[in-house]
Amino acid sequence: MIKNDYIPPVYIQIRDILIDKINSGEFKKGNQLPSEREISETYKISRMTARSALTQLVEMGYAYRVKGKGTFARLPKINRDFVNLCGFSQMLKSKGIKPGNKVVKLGILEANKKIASLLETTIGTKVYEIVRIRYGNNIPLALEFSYLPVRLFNDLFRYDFEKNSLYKVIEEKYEYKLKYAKQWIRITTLNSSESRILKVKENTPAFLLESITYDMDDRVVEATRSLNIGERTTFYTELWPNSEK
Amino acid sequence: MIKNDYIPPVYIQIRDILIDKINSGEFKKGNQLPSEREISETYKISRMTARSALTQLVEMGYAYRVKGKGTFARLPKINRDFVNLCGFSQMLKSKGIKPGNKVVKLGILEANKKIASLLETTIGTKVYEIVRIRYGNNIPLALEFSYLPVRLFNDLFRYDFEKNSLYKVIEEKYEYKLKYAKQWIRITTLNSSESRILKVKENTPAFLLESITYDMDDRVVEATRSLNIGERTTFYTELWPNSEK
DNA sequence: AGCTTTAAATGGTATATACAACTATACCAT
DNA sequence: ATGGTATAGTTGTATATACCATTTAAAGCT
Repeated sequence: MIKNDYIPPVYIQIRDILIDKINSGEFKKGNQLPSEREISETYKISRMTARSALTQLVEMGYAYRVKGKGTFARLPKINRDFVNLCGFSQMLKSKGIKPGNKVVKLGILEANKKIASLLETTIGTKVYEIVRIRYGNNIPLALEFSYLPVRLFNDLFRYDFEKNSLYKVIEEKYEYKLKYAKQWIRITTLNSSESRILKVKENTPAFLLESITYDMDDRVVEATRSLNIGERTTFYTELWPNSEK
Repeated sequence: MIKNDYIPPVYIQIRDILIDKINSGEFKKGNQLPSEREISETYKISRMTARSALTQLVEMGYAYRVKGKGTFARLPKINRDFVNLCGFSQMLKSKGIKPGNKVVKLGILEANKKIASLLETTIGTKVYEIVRIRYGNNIPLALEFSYLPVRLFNDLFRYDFEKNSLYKVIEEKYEYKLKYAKQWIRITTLNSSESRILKVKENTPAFLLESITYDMDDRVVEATRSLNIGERTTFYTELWPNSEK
C-alpha cells in the first residue's frame, strides 16, 4: 500500500544503531561514543551525516556533547511523570488510581485554523475527532479532545476507545512508531458546557494541555487538547541540568 | 569583563533577526517565512547556514516546517522549559525575553512545619527567605519565595540577587554542585496581598510551583514556592517514551 | 621535577554542491 | 470536467571540504 519498501535516511539508521548499543549496555551512561570522524569512517559516510545522527541522539536525550572532548552516552530523560507518551490510563495505573474513560463524541470534521496549525496541515483537511472524559477512581478528572489526520488512519472508528488505549491502537494496529510529543500547559477556566460535562461549577480553573505527537518520521500523528480540573490535578516533574556532569 | 568582543555565529545572528521580525509582527503566526535559499541570498550566506538558523527557530518553537511548502511562523508564548536547572533568568534569556528581578523581602526565619518538611530538616531551623518578583520584558510574571538553610550558606545576603542569579551564587560562590530538582505544579488563585504585589486583580488564577533542589550529596539546598500568573505563563515540555518497558 | 610548547583529537561553524521528495500551479489532451 | 504532464519552488538528505575553538596528552625545555 503505502511505501512498504521504505528505507529510512542514513542518519536515522545510524542513530538507531547507536540507540540499540546504548540500550543494550554496549555504551553505558557517561561512556564516550565514537567521534563524528570515527563514525564517518566506520560506516563510510560523510562526517556531517554522522554528526546528524549524533544530533538526533542529543535531541532524544541519549547523549550530550562536550567540545574538545567528545560525545557521551546518557540514559534518556527520566521521569515523565507528566502525562506521558504511554498515555493517560497507564500513568494513573502506575499511581494506584483506577483509570476510567467515557467517549462522549466521535466524528470526522474539517480542520479549522486552530486544529490545522496544531496538526501542521492545511485548513479543511479531514480529521478524526475523539472526545473523552477521563476518570480517576470514578471521579471526573479531565475532558480530552483528540485530533488525528484521516489520511493516516484508515477506518479508525472500528476500534473502541473505551476499551483500547489510543496510543496502543496507533502503535500496534497502524504501526506508527511514536517518537515524542511536545506539550504546552496553560491555565484556563471551564465554560458552561465543559463544566456541565465534568459536573463542576462554571469558571472552575483548569489546566489546558495542548500536545502534538510525532512519529519516527516527524509526522504529526495526533494533536490533543485536554482540560484538567485544577483542584484535582498535580503535575510532578524532575528537572536535571542540561548536560549531566 | 565578560567577552565584550564576542561575536555570535552567523546562524545565531540570522536566527535573532528572524525572531525579532516574528516578535515585532512582521511575520505573523502562520505566515510563511523566507525560504532557505531566499535567506541565503539576502544575507549572502550559504543555504546550509540559513537552514541552521531556521532549525533554531523550529527548536525554539518560533516556526515549523512543511516539506515542499516552506517554513512558517508560530508565536510561542512565554514558555517555561521543564528540562533544565539553569534558573529563571537564563531560561528567559534563551527565549529572547529580557528577564528582570526585584527583591521585595530578605530575612532569616525559623522553619515552620511546611518549610521544614520541604527542606527535610526540623521545625525551628534557621532559614533564609528571599522573596522576589520575576519580570519578563518588564512585565510581572511571578512571585517567588526561596528558602535556604542558614547552616549551608554563610552570610548569604552579601550577594545582590537582583544582579546575581541565585543558582550561580550557590554553584560558584558556595561550590555546591546541583544535581536535580523535584517540582510539583498545581493551580491556585492569588490572595489580596499576592495580587497587589503582582499588580493584578484578586483571585487571578495562577500556577503554584513548589520545588526542592538537591546537590550532588543529595542534600536539600533550596526550596521554592512560586506563583506564576496564569495568563502570562505557558509551560513547555517534551515527552519521550519511557525506556523501561 | 616542573614547566612550557606542540601536536593531535574532538566538536562547532561555514561554504558549495547535488539530488530526492513533496507541493502548487499551469497547461494540455482526452 | 477529468486526468496527465511539465515545471518551478520548497524542504530533506548527503557529500566533500575547510577552518575555528577547546581539550588532552605527548614532547621538549629549563
